[in-house]
Amino acid sequence: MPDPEETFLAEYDPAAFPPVAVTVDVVALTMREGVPVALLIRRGVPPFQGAWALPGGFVHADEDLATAALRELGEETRLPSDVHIEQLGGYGSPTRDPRMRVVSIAYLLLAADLPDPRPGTDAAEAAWVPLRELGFGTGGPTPRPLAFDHAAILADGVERARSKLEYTALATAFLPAEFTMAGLREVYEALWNVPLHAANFHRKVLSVPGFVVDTGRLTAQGGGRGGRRARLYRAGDATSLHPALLRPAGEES
Amino acid sequence: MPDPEETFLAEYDPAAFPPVAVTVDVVALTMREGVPVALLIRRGVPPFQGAWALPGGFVHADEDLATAALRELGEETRLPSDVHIEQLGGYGSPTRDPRMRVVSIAYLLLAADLPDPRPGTDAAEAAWVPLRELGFGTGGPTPRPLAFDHAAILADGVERARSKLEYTALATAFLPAEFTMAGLREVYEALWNVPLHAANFHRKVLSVPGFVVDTGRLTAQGGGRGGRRARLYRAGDATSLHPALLRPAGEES
DNA sequence: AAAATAGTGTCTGTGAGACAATATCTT
DNA sequence: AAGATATTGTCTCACAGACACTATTTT
Repeated sequence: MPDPEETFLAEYDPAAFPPVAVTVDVVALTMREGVPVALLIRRGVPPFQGAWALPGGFVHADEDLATAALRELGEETRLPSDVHIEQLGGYGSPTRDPRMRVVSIAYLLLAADLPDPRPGTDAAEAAWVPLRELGFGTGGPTPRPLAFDHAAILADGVERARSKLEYTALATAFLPAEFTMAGLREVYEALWNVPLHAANFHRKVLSVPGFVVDTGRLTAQGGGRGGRRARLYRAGDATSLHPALLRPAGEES
Repeated sequence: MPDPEETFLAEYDPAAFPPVAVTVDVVALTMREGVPVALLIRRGVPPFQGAWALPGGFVHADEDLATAALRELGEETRLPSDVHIEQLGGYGSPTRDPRMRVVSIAYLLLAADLPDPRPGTDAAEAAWVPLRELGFGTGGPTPRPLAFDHAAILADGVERARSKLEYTALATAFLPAEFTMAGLREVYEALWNVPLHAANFHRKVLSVPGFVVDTGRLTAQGGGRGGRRARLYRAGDATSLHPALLRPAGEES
């Protein structure tokens, strides 16, 4: 057995390991005009120049992974103070990047009302793209191909968001600080792609302790096409929902 | 804007990125003598020499991440053909490894009746350690500290397994091909650390389509302390459970 | 007034949990 | 026979979904 200290030094040599780079990629979702959208950029540099891709980039030295994800996304859009961010996982197929071995840690970010994006470094264009145009939701055009394995990462992110709506209070992350029951229901309907029974949804949400808190105030105006003024709620303390709001058993898309 | 090809070549240079290594770490869980156990190794080399840690190691060039996880675990124990493996996520705090920047992709592995482990490379010892001794479950001694951030990874793995028991057929991954209802219930009780009502559990499991399949045969002998012979089941086709088997609402540990 | 949206009441079917009872098995 | 385990029966409560109805606002 070699001297431990010697082994330590041998392992400390960075060149002893296969060259690999670590990146972060971000699935950023928000609601715009009632439809769920994802932030995509059009790549301005090879590889996949001209293709659409998730925002992301290389992790800096001594930088936390989640910090890197927020930094990269901040290059494309102005982030509000309260965003939800969680890790999706690591993507490390040896062939996912033609340049070299790149392991990417993907993050899911949810926020309300993000502004129009600006193209950051290496990006020719940046845009909020409705999920419907990306192959999620019913119908819609044939989804555009994405660079690298970003289509799989995006699919994982959307599915994560969809399933966490069931058992966590995550839906409020899509909404501004104060929202109506109809607004909350729209998030569920748009992401799950199913119509929900308004009356039952209303009662079910109120039955979950800590999901929403009644502000006591009402919207200034009724609906655009008539209708009663709606009560305003804000997010409650609960992070997990008991009982859960399960997706209807039937089919989706 | 520089020539695209030139940029491509510049980005292709591995030395342009901060040196970083990618490892895999494995939370391997199984049931031994009715108690859930995790595989730990005692490190034979610095850093953290002598400390207990999760099995794992550096990802080889051109090797898939999950493949690396199985290879590293195969150094410590003989893996059967049918194991469940899923990714837990990436762990990349800049300070998690004192040697250099190391991003680790953690995997959760579940299997039935794994044999006694053998210490692999760099390991002084390898052992199945009851989760109870690692701070999970009620009571138990003060858990031993683990190397790196492995305590957090282990906790994430255990919690993942616990919560996936609720809505997936994952519990069967802990059991041999044929098992009894009591064996299945033991998995739930041991991991959730709660007593379950045997009669209700029985009926609930059978009510979930595709969870288990009746083989028509019975155990050779009744229970060690008397009792009727139990029916043998095998895992069904279902991967997700409808309806789910929810954890009792009360407290656990 | 008519239409649209918000919110409440009520009924029914399903499933979870409690408890009881029956069926086998070992000692 | 006694005790232990397996399995089935039954009752009750909570909740999801369906439907009907009331309340309030815009056009």
